[in-house]
Amino acid sequence: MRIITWNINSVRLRIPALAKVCAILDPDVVCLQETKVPDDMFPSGEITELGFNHIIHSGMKSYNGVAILSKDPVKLAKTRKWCGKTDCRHIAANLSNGIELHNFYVPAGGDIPDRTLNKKFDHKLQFLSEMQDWFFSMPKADRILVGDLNIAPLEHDVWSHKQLLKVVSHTPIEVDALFALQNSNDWIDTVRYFIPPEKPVFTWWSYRNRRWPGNNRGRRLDHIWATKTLAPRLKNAGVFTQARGWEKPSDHVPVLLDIVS
DNA sequence: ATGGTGGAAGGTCCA
Repeated sequence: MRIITWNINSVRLRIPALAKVCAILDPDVVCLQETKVPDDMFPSGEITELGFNHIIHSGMKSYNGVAILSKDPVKLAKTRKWCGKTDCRHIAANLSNGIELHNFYVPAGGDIPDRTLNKKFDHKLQFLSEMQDWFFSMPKADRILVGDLNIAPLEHDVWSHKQLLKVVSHTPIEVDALFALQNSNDWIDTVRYFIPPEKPVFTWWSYRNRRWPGNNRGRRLDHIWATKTLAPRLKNAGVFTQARGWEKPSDHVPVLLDIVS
């Protein structure tokens, strides 16, 4: 089974790119973030035409929004209210092979990496803390957690560790929060399970760098984690970098995991 | 130090 996660930055604008991604990667399950569409306007028809007969989504006007597209049946799994808001940053499904799949869009956190000065940064840290507590309180199960976590934890998850230490997405306080979440529920960072930590891996390049790849100033913000119980079934993980160079690209590219279903 | 671009909107807000 192949699972991909992609911050698509408007699902309605990106249908042609989604079709191309699916034609090349042939995923069984697609997790999207930043769909930017209310539920009653979700383009289900066009996505069913791509072979996904089972679609669940949680969206709102203009911002955020998550979706899971699947070729096999899925059942909506439990979510919760995060940080007292209803801002469409999480959706979960039970897959037909018994895996519980969680798709997250973690708050970006604004520009100032200080939770007393910046409400958005506080929201991000609070969200991560709630994720940690929530998963810690659950009984053990075979789980996969994907999404735009908006944190690049390792030195070679950013183009310059030194220059990004004070930039939101790579500050020690966020990285510590992400590692705490990772360790509390025995998650494996599947991309780094297959790609050694000294090799740079990026999934996002700002639109403000005029040409891609240019100087390759990227960050690895998008992740696929699996519980350690799934380790024997992990086959391959990677990043579909080329999508950043297409016409009308998202600023993020798909990340994929192959797992024995 | 600043601003650079893109998306949803049809104001600006958000990334």
